Amino acid sequence: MARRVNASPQPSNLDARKATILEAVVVEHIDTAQPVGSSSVAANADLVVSPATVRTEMVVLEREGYLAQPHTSAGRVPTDKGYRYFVDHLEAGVLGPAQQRQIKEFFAHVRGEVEDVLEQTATLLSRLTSYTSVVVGSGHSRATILSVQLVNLDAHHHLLVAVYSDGTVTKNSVLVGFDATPFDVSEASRQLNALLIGTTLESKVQVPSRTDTVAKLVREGVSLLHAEMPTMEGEQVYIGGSSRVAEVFEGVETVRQVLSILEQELLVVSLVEDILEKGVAVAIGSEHGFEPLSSCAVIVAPVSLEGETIGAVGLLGPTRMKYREVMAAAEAVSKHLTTHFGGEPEHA
Amino acid sequence: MARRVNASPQPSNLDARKATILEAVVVEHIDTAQPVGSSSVAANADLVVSPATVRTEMVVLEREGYLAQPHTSAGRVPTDKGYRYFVDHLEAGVLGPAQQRQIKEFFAHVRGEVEDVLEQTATLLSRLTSYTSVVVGSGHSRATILSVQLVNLDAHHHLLVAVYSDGTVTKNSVLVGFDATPFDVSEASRQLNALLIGTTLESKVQVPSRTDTVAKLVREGVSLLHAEMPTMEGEQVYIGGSSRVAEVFEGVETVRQVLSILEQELLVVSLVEDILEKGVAVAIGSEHGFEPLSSCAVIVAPVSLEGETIGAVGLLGPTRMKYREVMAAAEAVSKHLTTHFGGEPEHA
DNA sequence: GTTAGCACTCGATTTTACCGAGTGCTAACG
DNA sequence: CGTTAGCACTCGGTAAAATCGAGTGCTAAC
Repeated sequence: MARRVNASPQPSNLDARKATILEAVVVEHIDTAQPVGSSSVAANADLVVSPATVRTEMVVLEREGYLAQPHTSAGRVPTDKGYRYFVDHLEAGVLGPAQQRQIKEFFAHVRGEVEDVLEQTATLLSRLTSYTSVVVGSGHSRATILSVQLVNLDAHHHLLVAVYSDGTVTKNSVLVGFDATPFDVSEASRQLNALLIGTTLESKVQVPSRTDTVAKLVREGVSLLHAEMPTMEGEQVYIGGSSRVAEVFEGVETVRQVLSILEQELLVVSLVEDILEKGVAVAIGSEHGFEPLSSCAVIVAPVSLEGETIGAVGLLGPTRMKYREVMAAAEAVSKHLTTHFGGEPEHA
Repeated sequence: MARRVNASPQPSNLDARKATILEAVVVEHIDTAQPVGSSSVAANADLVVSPATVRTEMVVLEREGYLAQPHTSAGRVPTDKGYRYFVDHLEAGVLGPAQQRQIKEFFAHVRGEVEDVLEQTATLLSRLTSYTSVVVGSGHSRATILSVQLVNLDAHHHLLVAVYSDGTVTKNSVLVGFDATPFDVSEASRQLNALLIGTTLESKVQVPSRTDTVAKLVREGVSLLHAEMPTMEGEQVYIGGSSRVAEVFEGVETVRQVLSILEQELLVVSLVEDILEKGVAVAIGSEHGFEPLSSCAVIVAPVSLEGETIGAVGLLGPTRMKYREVMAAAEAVSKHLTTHFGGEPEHA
């Protein structure tokens, strides 16, 4: 769901020629990573003006904040605002046939648990785009519980295993300060099942208020499961091609910072969710609030199931990334993921 | 279990003075990252010789392969062999009090599943040492099965959830081409339990040869579980502080290569296991066979439970890493992990 | 065997010069 | 009036030259 405006919106008032010039600068700078001069812009086929004219226009574009000059006698470089304009006016890109094939091939062959599919998807996306990818799977707050089981490990130590309708499984250690017989455990297990099957983690359940061993176990179990809810737990984050960070960003310090962000899964999740919430598909530079990522652009596409957003795929690169291709890739993969999880029951 | 030889072994014949010089070079180069000259070595307190003498000795050390000269008029730099000698003759380091406290604190407070503990341990190690850490948890080939459960997801789609005595839980999708009633599923679940509880993945079990629905489900389940065995699956890899790679190695290309290795979990596991198998605690430069890691040193310490190696902690840095501190940290953490999993039943 | 003395090497740093891409301005042009 | 050719000017990047100095190897004396 990229915010793509083809008619001109409120403040983005650029006449056709300025727009063309801006676009040319962006395209060339993305390609060469160098400041772009007036003459190479003027060489652009769609433009039949002299460099001098381009220059006067560029002065305006600079004053309006779309372009910047690294130093007096250099060409122009797009600002975040410039990239934003470019992206907003980008007509949908088409994937190369090779990439389309790669995606098709991938989804035709992936097997296994959701987690595995998501992890491999991250790798796919990274290979597809040459950027670092992020795949987020939402928690199962909406999924219903299919089965709960309490397994005895040793005297005071049990394991609570829950299976959800979305195919995920969780486990929690149950550590209690009292002895429980195998019978107690299996009885508690039975009661937990009776109590929880069919509920979601959001539903309220009535726990027994008795004080016997079994009741205590049941209470402990229920509270453990529900305790998991408010935290981000259940969110899964998979990162693909983190080594790309090193080739795509220049400057060790930037690389370090980006890597360091990627290490913090919670941060990544909230970043992706923020962007999705704003209804934007791409956040450029400082648009997302993350200082250390101010030289990055993040492209996000949601993965949904029956209208619900159940996850997202994202790509992270420098602000001068290949938006068209990457957005196309993100969109294609997210669509495939959606049908993959939607078409077949839960997972393949 | 570092290979530490204090008496001189076979080929490492260095008289006391050469040893001191070599050590001084290593120490200083680790500290400064610069080639070390004869005069700064001679300034070393334990050495009462002139730079000229040091120089003649260094010529020998160079001929024997312990030192190298980046170019004619520069100081000396240790070779892998030089580092090896240094490490082999290193007396056990002691951890700083601050670090000891950090470790104590950590293990006093960690809670949660094995997986969580291992993941957090990776972060701890990285913070402790400023290098990238690797924590490997072995698979559960030796653990006995405590419970197996088949849960129905939809018509042809079930989930096989197994709980092992080491507290791990696995799940496998079971996709069958025939209808199974809820009764079939729970009956199959019951039979799987009867069949598998108490066995390990290495044990052989007799599967029913009947052709009814239940028997088919049972066979499918058993084979799925056992299929998991030969692969590395069940091995868990946690990497801590991957952003350290960017600050610890110089040269974007090296950073990229190392990151790219770390992305491939299977590679990391086999690297760590290789090193452990050789009974070595540290692999320097090209000692481990990995070309792309030839500028790295890897320090590994096993985590064991009742004599069995159940995992390992590792640290990865440049060959000029702070061996003494890092080895001490690795050893301390691995010991703590060992008692953490050993002392308390399985996990805390 | 050790060391002071010394000529020599050679990478790193600094200096200087220079080039040229690109600019802004101005004046002419249609 | 918008457009453009012409031109002086800026300034980062690159290359060549000069310089520095840490460190070496060798030799001769202790």
